[in-house]
Amino acid sequence: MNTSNVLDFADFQRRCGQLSVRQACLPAGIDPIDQAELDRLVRRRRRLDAGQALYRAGDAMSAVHVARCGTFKAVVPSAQGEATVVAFHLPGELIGLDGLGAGRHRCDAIALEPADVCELPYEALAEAAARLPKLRAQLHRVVGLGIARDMDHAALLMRRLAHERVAGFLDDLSRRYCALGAPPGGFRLPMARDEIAAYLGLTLESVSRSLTRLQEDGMLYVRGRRIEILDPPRLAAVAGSAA
Amino acid sequence: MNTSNVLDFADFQRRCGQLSVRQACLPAGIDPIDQAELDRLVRRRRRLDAGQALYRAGDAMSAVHVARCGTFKAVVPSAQGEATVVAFHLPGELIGLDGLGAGRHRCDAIALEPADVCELPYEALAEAAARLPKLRAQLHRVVGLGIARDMDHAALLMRRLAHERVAGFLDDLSRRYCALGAPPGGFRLPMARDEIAAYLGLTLESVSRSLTRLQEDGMLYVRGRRIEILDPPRLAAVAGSAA
DNA sequence: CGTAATCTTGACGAGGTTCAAAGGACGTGG
DNA sequence: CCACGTCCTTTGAACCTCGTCAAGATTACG
Repeated sequence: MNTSNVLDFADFQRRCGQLSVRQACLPAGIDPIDQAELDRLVRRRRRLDAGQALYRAGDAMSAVHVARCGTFKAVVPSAQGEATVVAFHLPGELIGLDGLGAGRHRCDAIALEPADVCELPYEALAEAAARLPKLRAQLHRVVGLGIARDMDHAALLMRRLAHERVAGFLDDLSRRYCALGAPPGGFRLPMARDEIAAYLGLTLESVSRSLTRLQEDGMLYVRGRRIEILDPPRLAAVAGSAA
Repeated sequence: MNTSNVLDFADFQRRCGQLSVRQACLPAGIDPIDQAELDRLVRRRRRLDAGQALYRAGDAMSAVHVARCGTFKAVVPSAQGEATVVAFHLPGELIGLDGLGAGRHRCDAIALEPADVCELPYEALAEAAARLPKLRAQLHRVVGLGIARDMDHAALLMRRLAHERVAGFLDDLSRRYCALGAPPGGFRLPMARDEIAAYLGLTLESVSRSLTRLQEDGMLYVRGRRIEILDPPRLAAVAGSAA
């Protein structure tokens, strides 16, 4: 297996290199004039190492972030030490909307890999959105998609067997990687088993067993963090309904 | 038991009668000038019977709704008939944000009681929000709170025992009723056991058993849909952590 | 190359679902 | 106003999935 973390990161950088902010930050459909406006908003780029926090719960929400490369997890820190992962953010996806309500973040955003992040100052973004209807619509769309994703996540957690949750998780991840322009069929998980477990409401053992089972059923090939999806329709079927 | 459905509804109407749109629709903190603007946006009021749908999954999201009275459930209709409830909307809470992403609703909104709903045309609202910074901030806040609620819901579903989920559900409901100005300590559940179960990722039997257990432990009084919370701190403790 | 972290696999037990039936609440019609 | 039927809720018992505890295999990294 010669697909190490470092190689993957280099791959990300190569792919990210040709992405302007407009493509990376707010997927498709923005007016060219608005794009220039949006590009001007980007305050700075931050580089983060794996494990570093982009922000912590309680921090004031002064900006919205978008990773150009690197994956993030959004973690609600529990008093009892048992943290729950409420979201994974792939490159190009908006990070930090969880602070909208109170003006303070409700969860930690932690990089799973070395990451490169752009910062969009919140007030400036809101002001720009007020002036530019297209941008506003786009922002609403992105926020709405985030809400929809949370709903799907909640639905995935309920009334679903362990292997169905894992199937749903992989199906979702796979689609998001495709949307990012990654080659379909296979990818490398940026997160550990226990982080998947914390996201799906399971234990790491159950996640591991589910992966093994899905592999035995012939729809996956699993080796460590490397995932090959051999039968996407069947995976989606297991994810979507009682199978 | 003289607190029938009809009486409860009358009670709601009485309380709603003195609420202007500004209070009912977007909790506190809007500029008086903006309030007038907001009041003008309200297109019409719809009356719905129990079980009637305000909208269905797939409908175009042309407006955002707020119930003046009556409770709603947001249901993601599953292909397999096993629908999951992703949210309950009490009077005064925003309904219909689930369509933001695709412009189409992702779930059914169904009245649990006879309901009275105001409609805020989406485009007009967005346009007004663009012009009025205070209203905009308020809208963002409401949306953010909705996102936060979904996160809490997701967290509640994971890694929590049945009676802890039920405790969390009742604690949340109780607080929301208080925020609405209802008398603290007790209320009548507008939804059936199986709807609670679909919301918490349990079966109706488990919900029933959990209620019985919480009652036996002395922190609740349960009789059918009537709930009296005898020991709020302990209920919150059970809800919040591993107890 | 060796150590530490991550992942897999096994056995057992607790909590939840399923299947089944009885007990109440509510609304309708007499 | 009471009786009846339907729906909702509660309770019981057996089965099953998943969590827990514990060891072993694999991978990652200095």
